[in-house]
Amino acid sequence: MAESDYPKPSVTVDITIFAIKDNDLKVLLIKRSIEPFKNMWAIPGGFVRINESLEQAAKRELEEETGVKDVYLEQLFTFGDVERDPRGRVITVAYFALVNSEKIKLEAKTDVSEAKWFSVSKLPKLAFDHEKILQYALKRLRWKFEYTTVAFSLLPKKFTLTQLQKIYEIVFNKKFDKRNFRKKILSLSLIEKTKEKKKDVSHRPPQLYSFRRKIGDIVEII
Amino acid sequence: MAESDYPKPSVTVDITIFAIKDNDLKVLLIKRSIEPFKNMWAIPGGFVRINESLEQAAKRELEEETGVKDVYLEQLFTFGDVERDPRGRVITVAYFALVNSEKIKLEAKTDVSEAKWFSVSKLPKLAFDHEKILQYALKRLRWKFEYTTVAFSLLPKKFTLTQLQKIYEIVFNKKFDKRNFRKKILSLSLIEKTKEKKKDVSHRPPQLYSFRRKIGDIVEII
DNA sequence: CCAAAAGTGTTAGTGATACACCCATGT
DNA sequence: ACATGGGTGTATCACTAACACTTTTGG
Repeated sequence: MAESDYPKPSVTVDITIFAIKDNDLKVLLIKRSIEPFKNMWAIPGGFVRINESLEQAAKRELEEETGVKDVYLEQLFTFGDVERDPRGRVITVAYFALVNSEKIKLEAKTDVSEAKWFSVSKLPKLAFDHEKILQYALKRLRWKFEYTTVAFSLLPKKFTLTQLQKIYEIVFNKKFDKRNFRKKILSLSLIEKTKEKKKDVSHRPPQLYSFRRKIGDIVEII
Repeated sequence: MAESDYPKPSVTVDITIFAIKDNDLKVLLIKRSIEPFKNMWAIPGGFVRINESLEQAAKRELEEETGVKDVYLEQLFTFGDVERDPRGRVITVAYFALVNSEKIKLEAKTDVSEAKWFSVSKLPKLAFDHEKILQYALKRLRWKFEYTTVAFSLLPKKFTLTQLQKIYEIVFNKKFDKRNFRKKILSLSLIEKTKEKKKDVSHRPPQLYSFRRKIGDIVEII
């Protein structure tokens, strides 16, 4: 296992960035300004620098695109088919991120012509093998919502059970029974009542809850 | 996103190869014959060639090490910390494989000084970050046994329920209740009785079952 | 007839689902 | 007073877990 004398592939990271906006699950895409796939939409990404880890590269790209740090970020899969990039051998390590839509200020420093949020139910045709990457990310995202506490990373410190339920309904694109949902969540002992209720609502003021752990802590609940 | 002008990292694949042998879960390790980590044990692996996909690279390495094809192989995770290899920047795409111990003929063409099966409960100190990779592989392997039908890929076409149960007991390193295990397995409708019973056993001859799907078909049973 | 593993059922507890009405506030 | 979402309990069903004895063969 001596150092390789063969030509090396290039390595990129691509990040599927999800957010919940306008009661919908969105994904951030950029419009390519150069060939190949000029003017097509693509998942944001870029080359891994020689002195940064994969996760650092993903975080850097993410911050360049959305201006946010401290979001949920997870490695997804590495795509390395020989023909996946017409320019040559490019292996891409795919990540997915979940950002809090309130914190995003789009296009901080992007060098791309356009960046836009798309509903996952109305996606354009994508460059490279990005359609495959995105579908894979979506599947994993749903898995994470089902079996971990990622959902809480999208909520403010104090939140109502209805806010939480809304997020699940958007991600899974289906309605849940209010009573059963609450029973389930409360039985996990992950959250606790605060002493406050939400004010200035034109109906019965809902109880505010808080997550019992550090924000950003993701726990398996399998 | 033009072609990178920066120095490129090297890309390797490492494969954690599991097998059940001697009523124990084993993993194949090789003894390094050169620096760095000379004489330490390591997970087998090697450089990805410019004209082969990641999975092809993993299969090639696997066959070089064990002589087997057609085994269960799955991508695990990509490890890319800057300092993980003292020789320079090396990103490794980790895979795990599960081979049928009957089919293995060790060291087909390996260029390494020694290859050996280790019980997962008695592992030596490992080179690089391979301890981390191996523990990750083990966790995923158990997950796969719990939620998919990988176990069947280790059995002959016709097998007894006790054989199946043994495999689970070895992988999870714990005993299961015979009646509950059988009830559970049979309720999944994954296997069916054959017309045969196992012969030449010095006790009541057990029923032989067969998997209802193509061999190597892995199904989620979540 | 003895040793060895195969085969088989019941009960209790736990978690999931389906379902409808009253409550507290703002306007 | 009305509109709006908040909040709550019960019954059924499916799945899990604990547990012990009889059966069939070879030697």
